[in-house]
Amino acid sequence: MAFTARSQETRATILAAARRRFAADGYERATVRAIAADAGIDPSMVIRYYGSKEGLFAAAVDVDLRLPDPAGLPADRVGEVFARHFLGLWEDGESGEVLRVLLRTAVTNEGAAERMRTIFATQVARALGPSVEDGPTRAALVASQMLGVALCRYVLALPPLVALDVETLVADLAPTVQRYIGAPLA
Amino acid sequence: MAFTARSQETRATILAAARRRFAADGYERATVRAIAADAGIDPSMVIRYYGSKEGLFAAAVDVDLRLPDPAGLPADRVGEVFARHFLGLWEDGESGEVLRVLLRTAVTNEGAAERMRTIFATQVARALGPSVEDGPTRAALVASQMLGVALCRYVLALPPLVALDVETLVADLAPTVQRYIGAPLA
DNA sequence: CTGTGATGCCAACGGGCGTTGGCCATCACT
DNA sequence: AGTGATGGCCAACGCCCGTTGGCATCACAG
Repeated sequence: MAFTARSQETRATILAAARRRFAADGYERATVRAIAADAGIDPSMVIRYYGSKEGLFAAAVDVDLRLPDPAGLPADRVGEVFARHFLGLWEDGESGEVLRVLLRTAVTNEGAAERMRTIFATQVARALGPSVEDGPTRAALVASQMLGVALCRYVLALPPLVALDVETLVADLAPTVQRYIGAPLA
Repeated sequence: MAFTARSQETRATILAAARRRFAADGYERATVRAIAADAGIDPSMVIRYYGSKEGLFAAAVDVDLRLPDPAGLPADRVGEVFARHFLGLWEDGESGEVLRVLLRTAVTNEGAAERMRTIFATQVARALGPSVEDGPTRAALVASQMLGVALCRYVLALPPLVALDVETLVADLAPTVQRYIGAPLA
């Protein structure tokens, strides 16, 4: 049950392979056997280290959006900064992989959906600040736009969205986010 | 190989059960056996009538967005009309179910992703009209927002979005869609 | 009334899955 | 040098999957 340097290394190898497979195939189609093969070890080791496929998944999905604090920003720039930050997360190798895992899985797995719900509800709503009126609604609208782009660009790979470079996309999305954060709602 | 009235009836029963299961569980977790059980017939009949699980899926997913022609609308109302139309599709029992199937599956299945890509690329882009500058990009931006809401409201069930009634949501989304359709892009 | 084809069920197949238990190698520590 | 724990693999289990072939049954055309 103890952990040596050697075991920690293969644990990490397994986790990296799991993230890649989960991100690429989704929870159901990613098999323990394939993950183990990618990691170059035996499937039984995966179970030994993580207890079960679900345990492995839980370990593979651990995400912190690290949203910036809007208090320190010019009020009319918050939308732009948020849009850029979200896209940056998805563009980044490691956190992008985790987010892909989460999105792919949340769509067919209630547990992952619940995790996604709390992540966006708490982290985004908190970032907007507790003082804001209609905070949860605004956070959800922001989430709908940012998850929508993520879905279309990184999962469905809609060509026109894939073709845009990040800064152009930021410029197109920023006003939307800005409006959801600040403008009066219906 | 011929078709009688009786067989057409069970074919339809199977298809309805398949749509329900696919919509609820996604492609991988919806089993032919479960669909057959829901339809009250033998799993082998499903294969007999639709050839394979994939064939059944293809038959279950046949969607026409029926997008309105913006030519006959006041230019400053197009965003609102589109937003309402999309939400209406998702709120509708039958087409909503089909769209849920498509979204749930497209996230982990390349074939369904391709279908979704063509649907949104062609149908939305065509609705915007061929004359519009940056048509595909605008269509993709609209898709990103509308699929994002669909994801958050109908699949992930983010509470603040579920709580909003349709017309409020339309009012919140309309300016976004309007801007993606008409305003100058970055 | 008879026979022929479609309709449906049953049982089974081969294969892949997650998971388990047992066995060998290795390495740290006395 | 000996010994025990730990790392790793192998083989197998039980389960559920999609799919197939064969047999009963029913409807209806002659």
